[in-house]
Amino acid sequence: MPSIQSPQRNQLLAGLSRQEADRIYPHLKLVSLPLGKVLYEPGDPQGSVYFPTDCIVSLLYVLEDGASAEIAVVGNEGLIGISLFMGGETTPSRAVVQSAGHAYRLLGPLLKEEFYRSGDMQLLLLRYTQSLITQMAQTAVCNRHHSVDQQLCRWLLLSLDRLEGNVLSMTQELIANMLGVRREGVTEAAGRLQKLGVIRYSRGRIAVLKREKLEALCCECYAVVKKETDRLRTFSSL
Amino acid sequence: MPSIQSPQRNQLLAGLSRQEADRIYPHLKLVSLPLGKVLYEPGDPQGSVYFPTDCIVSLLYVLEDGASAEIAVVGNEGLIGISLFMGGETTPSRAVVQSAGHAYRLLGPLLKEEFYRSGDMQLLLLRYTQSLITQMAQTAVCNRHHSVDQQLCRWLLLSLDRLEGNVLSMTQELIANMLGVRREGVTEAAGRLQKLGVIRYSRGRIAVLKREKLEALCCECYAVVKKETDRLRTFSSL
DNA sequence: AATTCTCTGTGCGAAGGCGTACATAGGAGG
DNA sequence: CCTCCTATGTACGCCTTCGCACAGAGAATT
Repeated sequence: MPSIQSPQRNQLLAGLSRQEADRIYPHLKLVSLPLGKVLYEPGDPQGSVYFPTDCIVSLLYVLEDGASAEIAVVGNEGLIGISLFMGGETTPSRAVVQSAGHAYRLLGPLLKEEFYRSGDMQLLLLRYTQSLITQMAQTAVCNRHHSVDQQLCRWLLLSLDRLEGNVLSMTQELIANMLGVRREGVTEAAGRLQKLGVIRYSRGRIAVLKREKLEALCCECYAVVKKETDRLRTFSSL
Repeated sequence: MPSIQSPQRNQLLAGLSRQEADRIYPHLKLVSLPLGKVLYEPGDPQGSVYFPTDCIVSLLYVLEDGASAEIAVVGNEGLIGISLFMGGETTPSRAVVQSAGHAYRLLGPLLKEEFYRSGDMQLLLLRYTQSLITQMAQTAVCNRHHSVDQQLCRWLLLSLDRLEGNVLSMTQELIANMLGVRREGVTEAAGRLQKLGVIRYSRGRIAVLKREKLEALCCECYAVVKKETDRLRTFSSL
């Protein structure tokens, strides 16, 4: 669990040129992010960005009546705080740590300075932002058309891709908040998956036993996002 | 209806500096966009971008089984084809003209060249992209939590903001495709709105009579997006 | 060992949306 | 005028999800 940390464990930081890395790495600060930690609230000026290494962060939207829904999920393939370089400085959503771990923090001004050098960093960040857009779009469609069962599968797979091992630490209550459904709905869907032998869980520990089956039960949304994310990550820089 | 066209009618083009406008405007080509025209299909290399002046374009996602859902809507406040400067070149969604009108087309390489000069154009485009992200996120949440009635209100308001006058040319069938619901659901919701005297429609013509009431009936999603879009548009460029 | 708290399972009725089928109504064209 | 086509209105049963209530079961605390 307390594996060795290095900026290279974040795919964006790992993708920088030698020169950029030399400029940026000295300013990175490793931070430990516990479950539930809020990186920013809606409207907060985002002073820093976070590059996850082994944690997962949810971008969550909370409605006036308290209902919530996950917009997107970010792991070591991305960063938290895109509104800094996108120019808006804030966003209407909230960023919450969904799986504890670590991230490298970089102060906003330093990120912006590097971004506006228009080098690899800019290309990487913009392309990552596009993959985030894809994920959000797919979430919208999935919310509209697919069942809780399917969405649970999608969510498990997205989380699994961002963790080592096959175990998620997550109560059904929290998953329900992410998906924006009732806790009981998650209980029932998870019960069905367990009956099929796809997962096994108890009190906040979910072990995925048959990943292939999970993918088969899932709607197309997971595959679409995964494929597009991979494409954008490995896209040759022109 | 056939009002005078000018690049200035698009808010992004209007926001360029004198110097940038001098470089870009000569390369703009005015095109007429009929209802239903597809600007790009999922995966299409996007050779050009479109700056709408008096048309509305929907970003639509179509599932394998044919079901669809609107991700976002673009009028003269934005442009179609962000994946060009975001670096992905393609997206998994489709862009369809939802309300006929005009747009200025700009070839991809020219847009990229201007974008990578890191001037006003870049700031404007990135900030617009962030407002698009906000809209997509809100759509996801709205799909999850709000009724068809509320979503219809949201959709009408979003469209109204991007048109002159108070009349939409749109069959209930098309609206249903955008919202990703049944046509009958739209019929019923629209019937209720009509009974309240908020709208009046017949055979593809929807007249909004009481906009304030429409806003009152709508979920918070419209206001959130509107406010954020305005904020990002008028944000001083640092 | 007893108690308390958290997490999970289950069982209702209610509501919204879906799929289907069919009925009406306004326009266009012969 | 009549016909055809498209757009809209209505009805009905079904299914999913919701909201609520409560029961068990595991873990932590005392």
